[in-house]
This record gives sequence, structure tokens and C-alpha cells, in this order.
Amino acid sequence: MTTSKVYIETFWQIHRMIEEAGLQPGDRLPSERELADRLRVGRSSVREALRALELLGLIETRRGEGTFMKPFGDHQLIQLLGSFILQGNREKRDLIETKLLIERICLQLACERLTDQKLEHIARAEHTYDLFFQRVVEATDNYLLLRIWLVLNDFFEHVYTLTLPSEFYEQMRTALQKRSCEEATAIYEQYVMQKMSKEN
Amino acid sequence: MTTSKVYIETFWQIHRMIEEAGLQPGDRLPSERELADRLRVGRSSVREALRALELLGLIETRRGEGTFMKPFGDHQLIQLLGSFILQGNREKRDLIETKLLIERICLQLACERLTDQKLEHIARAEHTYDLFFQRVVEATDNYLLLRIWLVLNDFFEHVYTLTLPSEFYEQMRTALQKRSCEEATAIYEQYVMQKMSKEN
DNA sequence: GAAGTTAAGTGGTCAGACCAGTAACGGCCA
DNA sequence: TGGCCGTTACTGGTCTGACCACTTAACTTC
Repeated sequence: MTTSKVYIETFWQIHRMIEEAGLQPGDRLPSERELADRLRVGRSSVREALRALELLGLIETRRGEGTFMKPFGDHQLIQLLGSFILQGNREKRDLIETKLLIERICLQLACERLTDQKLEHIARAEHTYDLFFQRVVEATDNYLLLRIWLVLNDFFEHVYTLTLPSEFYEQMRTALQKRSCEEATAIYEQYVMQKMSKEN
Repeated sequence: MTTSKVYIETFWQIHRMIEEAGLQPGDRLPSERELADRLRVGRSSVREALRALELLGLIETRRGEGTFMKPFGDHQLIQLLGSFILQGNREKRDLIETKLLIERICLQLACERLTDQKLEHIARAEHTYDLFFQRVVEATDNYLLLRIWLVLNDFFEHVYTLTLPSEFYEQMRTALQKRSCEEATAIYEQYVMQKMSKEN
């Protein structure tokens, strides 16, 4: 006897239903009552399943309107996870270290893969650390890495604000222009890592 | 009027309750009926909030027994996310690249910070890639980095199984013993990165 | 034709009922 | 005494039906 819990079963059934119907972001799901009716379960079970899908960022519910597919990539889930993880001083230290390490990697990757178009995009970025660096990470053409960085940056902004002189941005831009991995890394270490290690 | 949804409000209240009571893994939460009574909400709202906490891997419910705090680090959430996120080939490529980059960093960090005790712990590890490397990442003494690696590894295992000859583990161990960052990196690139880039 | 009104449908919430497990208590028998 | 076995009270799991708050669209009215 599997005696699987109904709301879990329902979760997967709805998930399958979404796939088979090929629902796209913005599309509407059947109403809770209809789902309950169609899947032959109680409405409360449907709701518990929908909560899970919502937390996963797959759907969005609007009171009075219905339940809709959500644009992929939104991550209130991540925000939530953060508030659970990020509590002590040790966690903050780890966060800073991890963020710095990953940024240095991204810088190197970006140097290897930078297209002229993306270079210009970076150059046009405001002189704000997170905006500038987001474009650098985007230039790595690795979406997963971007996601990780965005998460780290989200957390980071709750803890710290980093402002750098405009020399940093200018020097970095010329280094990227030359695709000089060593130079970019050196600048990063000089401005960012040194500053962070001092304050810590 | 915020008219915040009750189940979300309840979610945070339970979360606060857990923190304030300092509940540890294995500890029991009040029953659903008592929570509903104490927080003056319906039981269904409590249940929807509990489903979220369960999905986050914070609690575990056992029919007939109650609701319990879960040992930290278990994350069926991650498995779930994986099945949603990890669908295309591009995602897989990103995953592999990211995992390799982070592992190489961890290797370097570990070299710098490796204590004799942890070295022995690594040496005693089975010759399984993930077990071995988990101990390496643990040796970095950066818990966040460990979490990230665990997530990546979870995803990775759904896609690929990596087996290496025992020479790899032996050579790596001697490199770590010497705390030679360059040697460890070289071995890693030789065995792991080459293999992965070939198969890809 | 435009503005206001109404009705139907939707998610959000609650209360109450019942089912299905668990654990602990107490009484029974060997 | 020591081990077995119901009984019982409690737990999570599920369903139902009832409201509420809100949106939309159709309908009425001017």
C-alpha cells in the first residue's frame, strides 16, 4: 500500500497537467474547485498542493482572478531560504568570502567569453557595484552562475553596501577591453578584496 | 490595508515560534490543532503554512505522532527544484561548468586551511567522488560554500555519475598533504576537468 | 454611448466531521 | 513478577460546506 499522501499525489498530478497542456507563463490554471472535482480530491488537498507549487515559484495565485503560471526565474523561494540561513556572524563571513571568490571566477570567465556587444553593455552600466558586476556575470553566459551570484548579492545587500571610486570601473573596463584576465583579477584584488578584508 | 494572507502570516509566526523556543532537530512542535488555537487561525491555514515549512526542509510530519524539527541540511526541496530547473541541455552544461569551477576553488581554499585532523578525515574517506570531495569542501571551513556545493552535487547526481581511478585519490591526498595548491589543482584539471570536457 | 449596478466566479478562510495511524496506560494471564 | 493485549486519547490527513473579499463581465439605466 503506497498510502501516499493525497496532497503530494495531487501536487504531481497538477504538475503533469501543466506539462501536458504545455502551459506557458501567464496562462491560467483551472480553478481550485474544478481541480478538486477533476482529480476527485478535496479542495483543501488541492490548496496544499498549490502552496507547494507557489513556493517553488511555478504558479501565482490572484484572489478573485485565478491561478496563473509564473514567469520562470522569479525566486521568492531563494529569499526565504536566505532568511533561514543567514543568521550568525560566521555566516556573514562565509557569505563575503564566497561572494568574492565567485566574482573573481566570473571575472576570469567573462574575459574569456566577452563579446564586443557585451563589453559595450558593461561599459554603459552605471557605476554601481552590483549593477556593474551583474553585467560581468551575465557576460559569462552561464545562467546558473548568474543565479548563484544574484542570490549571494541579495543576501549581501542586507549586510553591507560597497562603494568604489570611479577609477575602479574605468580600470576594469580597459582591462576587460584587453581581455586581460590577469589585469582584471589584479584590479579586483586591489580594490575589492583588500577593502573587504580590511573591514572584516 | 495589507490584508496579508493568513497562511503566510502563520508561516512566519511559526517560524518565529521555532526560533524563540530554540527548537532543535528532533524536537516536537505543538499539534496542528493547538497551533491553530494559539494563533487564532483555522487549522487549514496552519496546515498550508506547515506545508511550506516542510517543503523548505525545516520540519517533518509523522501521522499519528506529530510534527518534528528536521535535521538541518536535508533538502528534498533541492531535489524538487532540480526536476523543475534542470531540463535543457544548456542548463546541464552550466551546471557542470559551475560545479567544476567551485570545486577547483574549494581545493585551493582547502590547501590553505587544511588542519592535520581534517587531512586525516579526508584520507579516510571512501574512494567515491562525492564523498571525497564533500570532505574537501568541508575542509574549507566555509559552510555556505558547502551548502552550494551540496546543492550542485545533488543536481549533478541526477545527470551524471563520475568514477575516477584510485590513482586520483592517492595523488590528491599526497598533494593535500604537501599543501600544494598548484599540484592539487593540476591533478584536478588532469583527471576531472579533462574527463568532463571530453564527455561533453 | 457611457456610467453605474448586478451576478457569477475565484481564491482565502474557517469550522466541524471523520479516517487512520501512534503511543501509553492499565488490566489480564502465565 | 514479567510479558501480552486491548482500550483510549491524541496526532496528522482528508473531505465537506459554508462564508468572505475580490475581480470580471454582462446587464441595466440614463
